[in-house]
Amino acid sequence: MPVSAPTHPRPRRALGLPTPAAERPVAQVCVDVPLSHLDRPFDYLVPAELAADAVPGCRVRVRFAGRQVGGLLLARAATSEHAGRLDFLGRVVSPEPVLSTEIAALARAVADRYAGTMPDVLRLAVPPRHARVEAEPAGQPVPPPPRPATDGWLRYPRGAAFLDAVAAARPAHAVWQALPGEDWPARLAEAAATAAAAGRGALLVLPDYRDVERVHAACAALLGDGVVALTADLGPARRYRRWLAVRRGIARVVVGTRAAAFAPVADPGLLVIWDDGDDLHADPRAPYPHVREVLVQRAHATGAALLCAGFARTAEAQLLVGSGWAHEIVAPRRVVREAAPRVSAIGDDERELARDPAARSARLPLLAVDAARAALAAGTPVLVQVPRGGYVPALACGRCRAPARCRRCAGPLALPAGEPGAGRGGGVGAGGARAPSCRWCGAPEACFGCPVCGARRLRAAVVGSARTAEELGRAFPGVPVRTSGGAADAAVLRTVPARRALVVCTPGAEPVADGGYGAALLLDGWASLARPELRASEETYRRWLAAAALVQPAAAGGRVVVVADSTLAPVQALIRWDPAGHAATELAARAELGFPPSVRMAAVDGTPGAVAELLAAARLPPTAELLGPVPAASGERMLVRVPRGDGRALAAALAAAQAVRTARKAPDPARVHLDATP
DNA sequence: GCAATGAGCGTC
DNA sequence: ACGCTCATTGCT
Repeated sequence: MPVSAPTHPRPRRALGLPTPAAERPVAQVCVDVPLSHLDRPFDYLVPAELAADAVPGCRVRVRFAGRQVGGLLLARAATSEHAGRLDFLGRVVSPEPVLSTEIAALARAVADRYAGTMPDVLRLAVPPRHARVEAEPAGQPVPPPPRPATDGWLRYPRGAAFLDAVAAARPAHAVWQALPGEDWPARLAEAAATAAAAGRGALLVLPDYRDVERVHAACAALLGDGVVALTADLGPARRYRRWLAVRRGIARVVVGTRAAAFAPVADPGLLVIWDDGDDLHADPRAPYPHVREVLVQRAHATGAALLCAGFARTAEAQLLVGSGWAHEIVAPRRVVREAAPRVSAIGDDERELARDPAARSARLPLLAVDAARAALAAGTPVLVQVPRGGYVPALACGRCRAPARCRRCAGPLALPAGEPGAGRGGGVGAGGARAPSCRWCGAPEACFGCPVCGARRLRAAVVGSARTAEELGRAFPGVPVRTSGGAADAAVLRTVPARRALVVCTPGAEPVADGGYGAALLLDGWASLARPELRASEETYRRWLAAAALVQPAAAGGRVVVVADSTLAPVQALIRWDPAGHAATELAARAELGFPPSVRMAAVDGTPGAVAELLAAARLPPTAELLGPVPAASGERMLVRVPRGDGRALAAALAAAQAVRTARKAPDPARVHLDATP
């Protein structure tokens, strides 16, 4: 017969309390709890036996409101301000000082800027521990390399001056627009090696893994083992091993994706963000920090140089230039013209379909077919940029499932993007369904009639880039067709050889061609420009530039055909290859509308009650304007707008209001997202 | 009137 | 998931 075990009362605290450490017995700990009103250091006593291990920056466990919670030891102090009794540290998880004072201050500053909490930021900044990796012997610091040759920067008048500033450890700030065809990974590697040669660290943050690979290879050529790649897709062990090598000062140069913006590079001399318009640089988890803002903050705090680089220029980067905080590094017009391909636009009314039946079946404008044929005849590959699959669902006949075609150009019909998506609530109103329109020429289709069976109903059909590839293949018999990106499982190509081929890709998945493409056809313009988001124009232009920059210069025959109305601003900017001009126009337009970055804007999301309660608790700056509510995925959304100068006050007010709600144990959360674009 | 029990709350 | 406070209950 089973006998229930006697329940042992938990052994009381071992007889007698531990003695506090003799030196600096107080540990200031950032405890890992998600509540806003507890987002401050808490003091604990360091037991004498942990005195040596409890170093600033180490991981600890402490008792907090009864529970055991993790925390990071921020500092040791002689005394505490706390009036009550202090508990003792539970244990030191490891004496490895994973949080430097620089990154602790950065996490605090980023949390404050975004009305978030420090533990939330630290979860992004400090990777999970891997005990076995931590126990491995540390390597040897890699000695500084010689200062590299930087001839590649001579095409940019201010380029050499910037690198000199990096070499001399001056806090220069620059916004760089790379020339079309530029070997930008090599240029960034030279900049990083310049910082390393000066005995300082460098940090380069890129949108995705593919870019990290390229830049890492370029850096390794100059720095050998002194550079590590930090990406999220490494397993926990490899990720922690490389991160520790950085923290321990073994590797001085880091190339990585967005979380690497917090990499604890020792004595950073140069911080770089490439292609800051790519939304992969925006972290999707609270408090939603953006790499550019993290690096700007870090440059401020450390005196590191900052380089915001890309083919395109964002409105935010334009503001850095316009405010005088950053210099621009751009090539003279003459050099730009020499490097750029010839760009032509085919608008709605000027298009003329190819005559011969094969090309006609691909439903391509004559101009595009001609450009592609010429490039293929010259033995060069042709890049075809098509809309991301699923991003704009194509349409088919509701009865016979034949693809729905544009009556004007026979391109695929699609619904404008957006809705009923999560998060991007954006444009309400407009009432009812939007009319479908052609994905290639943009013509709206008011009343569809199926040419095959006569039905008038439409249904969604998934047409990926594979389908486009097939259609294009028929128009160019005998030409190999390759695809890159598109469906989730579609492979993304890194490079293609310098041979005749059609390379169909979705935006962001453009392979680099050896020697450059002979031509690029940009077919995604209508789908992309028609999106309701504020950034649609900037985003479309950024994608076009990314593709067009891979094409040979006009003098070598390089051509770009963009299917969009030539009067549109981004089309004009592409033809003139003028990213700075486009950014200035874009920034002016945002100022006119009262949108970021001309103002600071915060979005507050949640149930109507939660949103109202948060805003009621917030002591907003008197300049604050409330906009909304608009429906959002999780209830509704309000926008709060203030002049740029009141941005800090806005964030502080919203953080304080969050603290009021978490202290009150309000049941429904309200999410605060600074710099959200409406 | 007072001890025993339970729910709620702060959190070092 | 602890230990404190304060309210409620139950008994003298």
